[in-house]
Amino acid sequence: MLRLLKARLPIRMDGGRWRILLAEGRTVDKKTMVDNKTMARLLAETADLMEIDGADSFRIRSYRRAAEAAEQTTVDLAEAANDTARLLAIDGIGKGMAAHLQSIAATGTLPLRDELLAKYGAGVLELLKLPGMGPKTVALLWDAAKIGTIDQLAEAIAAGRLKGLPRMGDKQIQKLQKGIEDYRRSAGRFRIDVAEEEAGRIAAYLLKFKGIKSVTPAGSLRRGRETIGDLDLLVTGPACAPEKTGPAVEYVAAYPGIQDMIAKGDNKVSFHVDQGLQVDVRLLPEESYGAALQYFTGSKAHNVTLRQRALKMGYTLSEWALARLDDGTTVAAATEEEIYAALGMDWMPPEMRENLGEIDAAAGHDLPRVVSLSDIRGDVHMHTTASDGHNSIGEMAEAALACGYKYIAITDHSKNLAMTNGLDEKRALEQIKQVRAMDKRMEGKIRVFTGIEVDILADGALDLDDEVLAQMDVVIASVHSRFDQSREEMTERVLKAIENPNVRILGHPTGRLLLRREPFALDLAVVLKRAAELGVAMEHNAAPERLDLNDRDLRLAKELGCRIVMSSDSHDSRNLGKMVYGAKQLRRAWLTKADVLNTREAKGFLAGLRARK
DNA sequence: GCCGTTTTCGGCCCGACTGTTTTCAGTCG
Repeated sequence: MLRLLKARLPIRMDGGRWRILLAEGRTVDKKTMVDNKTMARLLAETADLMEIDGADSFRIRSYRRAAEAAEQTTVDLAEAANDTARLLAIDGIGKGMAAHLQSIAATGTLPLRDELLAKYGAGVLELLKLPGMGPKTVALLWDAAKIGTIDQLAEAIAAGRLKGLPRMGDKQIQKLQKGIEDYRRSAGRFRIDVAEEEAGRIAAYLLKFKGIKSVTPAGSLRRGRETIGDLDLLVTGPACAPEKTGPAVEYVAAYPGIQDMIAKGDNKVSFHVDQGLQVDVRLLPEESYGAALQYFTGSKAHNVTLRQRALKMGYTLSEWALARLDDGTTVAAATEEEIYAALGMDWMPPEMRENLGEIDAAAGHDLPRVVSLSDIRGDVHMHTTASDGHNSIGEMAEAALACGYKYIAITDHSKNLAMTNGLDEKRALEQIKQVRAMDKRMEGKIRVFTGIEVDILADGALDLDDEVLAQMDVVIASVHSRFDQSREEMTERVLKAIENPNVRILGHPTGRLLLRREPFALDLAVVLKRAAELGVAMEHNAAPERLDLNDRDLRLAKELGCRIVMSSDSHDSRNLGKMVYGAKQLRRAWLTKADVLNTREAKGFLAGLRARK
């Protein structure tokens, strides 16, 4: 936004909302540019800058909290900006933060942030991302040597100008140099399935050591996040008893996949493996394994709130134990269940631990029974050799049967996707006959439904005739082309498509999985609301490389009463079982069986699909 | 700057590791 302003784009007031005039004369809501994520980023950056500036740490914390709140809320902050009461209703947003949010919504920027940026420059924010580099060191480098960017730091190191500064020994300087190299090479997160594979390899190695009994991945991997920053592995067994960890630590440090060692202590070994994934292996005595598992699973926000609760009850919670404040005696430590129980709470799945109300719910014994993979009865989006799949209808049915599904729907592409050999009306009708025959041949072991994934054309029409669509059990409408449309045009297009009574499922509702292209922008809240009214379900494509909806999208869908259909969109029979990551996401969004359409038996699923008003 | 069964002031999560120290500050998760 700032950049746009600097580029002197013509801006005008239009219907009470700022709009930017594009070159072609088309206008775009400024709202589309200041989304919640941007709000969160601006607040978090302000917190970073305040820290460098040496501001009050509690004040800084409230900026961080507000940033988290902005990231997680389902309220569209830019839209709610003129309603102060709505902003104040969000936990962590008070009078000051509400004013900041309003300032961002109106101007795209935050005066305090601008002020600090003018003082230190934007480069300090990047400096903070270097490992071992915190606000105090950034402030030191700035005060002592006017270093404000990564490039300037690299230059200063090369020129030997860091020597002699406080806390800047040879090792520290080397560490910074290496950090710069790593940062320049790759700064990123890893997909959950990639991290999980690596965790499996390391666990297999560790379990060969006598005295290591179990290895549990914790952190964001256990919480089922889409991407993982680093890998936390908790290890326990007799070899992890206090003061006896030496041999086990040495064994961990000898893992052949280690690229370079970051740290090695009595109960922690950190290193990088291939592609720069950081792994933290922690060795813990069995008696405190539950406390450690709880602690390292997080999230941070969940843990902070949990510890506050512990304090109020006269306890203190650490990675070693839940203990009494007065005499330090252990109350619970060996299992997570014991710890949560001692705090008056029910145990909850790791996916729910994001401090989004689960603590209160667990304390009130009121946790929703969230959906799990075993609740999913069928998979209703898959392709066969008729379009761009690799297997026949029969092979897909057999593979689904092996996965334990009770039904599938065959949904090949329609004719508009010529490159996939999409079906025209004639071939679609022919395939219906084949699918019905296969359904009969399976003798009720698994139901095989007819279906198609039609393309939503630029004007919102579908690319197959309604008479053909009317004969399908499942019609998924997806956007596959024309990404140059504006937010309004894209929203209109999808709205029109789901008005078609034949459409049962909206596929790829955010365009997020359409790889190598920008996800398309549409007003998801508007679309979801209409879909809920119409009884159209929204697809959540669940393979890890293409998770369709993010957590916020899913929460929004639940809030607006729009049902979800989880699917694999398999093009290969081997991928039919890959809904495990999608299921984790559904749990993260607190979805129950009632929110997910394909948790029902075949008849209930079909009835649900047809429940259109 | 936020928040309140400790409510309009005075709190606000905790321990390990590292490197530079000679008792500890800073960073990280």
